[in-house]
Amino acid sequence: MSLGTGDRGTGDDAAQPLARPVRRRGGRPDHTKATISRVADAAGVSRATVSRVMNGTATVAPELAARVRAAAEALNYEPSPVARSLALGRTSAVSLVVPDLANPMFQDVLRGLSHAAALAGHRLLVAESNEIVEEESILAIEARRRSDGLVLASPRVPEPQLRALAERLAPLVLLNREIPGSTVPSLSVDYAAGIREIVHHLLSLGHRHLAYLSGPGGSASNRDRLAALRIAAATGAGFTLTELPCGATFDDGYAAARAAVATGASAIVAYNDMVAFGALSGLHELGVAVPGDVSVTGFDDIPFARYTHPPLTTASIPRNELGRQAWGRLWGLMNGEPGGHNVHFQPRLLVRESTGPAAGTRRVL
Amino acid sequence: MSLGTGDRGTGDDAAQPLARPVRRRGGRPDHTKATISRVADAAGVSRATVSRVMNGTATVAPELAARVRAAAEALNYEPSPVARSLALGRTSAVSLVVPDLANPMFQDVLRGLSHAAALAGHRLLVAESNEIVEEESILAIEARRRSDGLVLASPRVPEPQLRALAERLAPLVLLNREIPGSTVPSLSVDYAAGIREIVHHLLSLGHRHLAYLSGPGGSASNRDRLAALRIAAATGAGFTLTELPCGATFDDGYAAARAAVATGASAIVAYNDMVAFGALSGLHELGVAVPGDVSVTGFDDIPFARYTHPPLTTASIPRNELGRQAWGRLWGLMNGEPGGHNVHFQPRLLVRESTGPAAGTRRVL
DNA sequence: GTGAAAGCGCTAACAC
DNA sequence: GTGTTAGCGCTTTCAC
Repeated sequence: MSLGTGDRGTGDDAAQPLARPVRRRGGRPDHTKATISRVADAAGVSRATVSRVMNGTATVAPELAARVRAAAEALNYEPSPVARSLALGRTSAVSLVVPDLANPMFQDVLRGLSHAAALAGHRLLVAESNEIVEEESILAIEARRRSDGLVLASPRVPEPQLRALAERLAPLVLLNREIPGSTVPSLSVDYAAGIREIVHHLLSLGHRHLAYLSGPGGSASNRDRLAALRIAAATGAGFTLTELPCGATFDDGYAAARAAVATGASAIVAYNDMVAFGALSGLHELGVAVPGDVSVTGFDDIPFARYTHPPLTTASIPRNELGRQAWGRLWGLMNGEPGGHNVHFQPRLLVRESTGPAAGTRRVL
Repeated sequence: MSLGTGDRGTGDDAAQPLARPVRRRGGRPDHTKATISRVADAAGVSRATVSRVMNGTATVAPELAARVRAAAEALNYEPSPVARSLALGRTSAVSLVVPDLANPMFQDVLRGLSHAAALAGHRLLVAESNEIVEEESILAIEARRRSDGLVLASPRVPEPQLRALAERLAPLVLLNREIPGSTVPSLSVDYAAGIREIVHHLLSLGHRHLAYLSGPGGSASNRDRLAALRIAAATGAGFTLTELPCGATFDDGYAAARAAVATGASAIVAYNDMVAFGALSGLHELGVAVPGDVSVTGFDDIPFARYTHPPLTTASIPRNELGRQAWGRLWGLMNGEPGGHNVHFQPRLLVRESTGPAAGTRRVL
């Protein structure tokens, strides 16, 4: 057996003259790298036996096994994941495609997913679409091909495309997006419910006029929040809603503070925590007391929310948990389980000190 | 030619009776998936031609190329990255191994690296060691095997092991860690320089007694900062240093505020921004004015540093840039370039409003 | 310009 | 229990 060179194709011996020089075809030559063949040669066994030892499959005579292990050790042999993947038809990796890695939401999802996948011996491939819709599909397909399953977070692709895409991507788990009538599992945050909680809280404090500092135009979650507010306002809950275009950053909130006060609203509902912080800061400079003069709420419960002055009343969302559960679903799909029911994570209202009774109102109850 | 079934090994026909039933070996059966063979069959060309068309290699007769493309389109064909990787000996992916994905530092590095790699058509594999030293080596080796290069961030492994590991991991780029005398490129943050800047700033404000709120025991970066402080203090810079054990979180800083004040120091140097925030909060409650009674500095310039009350004087570090440059180095190595010189990123002092003249001191100049 | 076939490193069905 | 060998899906040399 030729030393160290791949020794397959011996079945051709009958058809091909043995004199035919052994040449390496395809791929670049690599000199000394430890392969299963080398280990097999070194241990004086077949590749199959090495494979069996490395994987603990079947039983190998203790003596042989020891020899194999020794050879592997000596050569610093580590099976090639790529070759295994090809042979096995699975990669032991999953992918995550997100629109924006700078978003704390996705960072936490990444963390939760990575951790959960690692516990199950799987690696994580990440791809960022940078909010570019065309990129998204391409990336998703490619990432999926490199792995055994995909978690697609807040995809921006229009529904028809997404629907078509979903087939090619299975096993697939969707985050913050659903495909009506499809079996693709989806985990999302129920932003509307969070808003309702906030509104309820504010109403119970006697507030009857709310100003909403609206998020970025394209944001789906802003749409959800806004819709929930409008419905609540229109539904006879008994409050007036003033919408103020704002944004998603501290500076946006800061800049909107004056206008918010000018609405005469007794409570400001910010698109997210950052906006709320900005507003808090702006209000402070304007000499408006929080929550004495006006109450402020955020959304997300980012780590800093509890450290502002005053600490921010906000709605927390289980970002990490989203990643963790995404893994659970994906793993299920990968093992042939059905998609199961979609879930809507309910934000939890965290009442801190940025909200209080409406001015001139004695708290009911 | 059998329709759709792999058609290789026909060279065996001479040796094997044709009657031998075609059976699939190895791997699980997959039914209808688009492979290069299927496309070749559909287009009535060889696999080689399909490959050439898909890769734009060599020139293929326009007519054939069109047929191939049509077939590929019709079958929704997408070449298998795994198979390509095996054949080409490269994966078009790189890996990042970090101790802790919850750390903003590593999140930003991840972001920078992912982005830069993506621009060059490479994917990113992430692995988290969870600060477990043994995991680190294993993870690194495995991650490296799945990709073409590795970025190892702040590895915790002892140097001898790291040195040995480095060979097996090449191409490798180290972050915040160097291997003396080795050619493995390393990019790090010069924490000591940041501290020196802070000290210099404080001294120029007339502070002569600094209290250091020390970071976690095991932290290498805390070691660097502390060492820099001690050297400065011992070096005749003319100030007294009091070290206070603290930690890395807001709560740690908060809890340490009283003790810090008790030292009589006119300035508090916090291990990082979070600790500084906590201290700020604690001082506020104690009725200590910042910077009127005591000055406070942070380290890191996390996004919130500019939004505290007062805005925090701190040292900013180019976290994103670290990831971006890591890609640059890695890419260089992957293309046979030498490692190049290590670089120490110098933190930049950001003077904001949490520092001011020492009490009873008129600012010089 | 195009096809045949070897090879990338590994797994697993089969035969002994 | 162990070796032989086909096959995973692709690339690339070589010959035509």
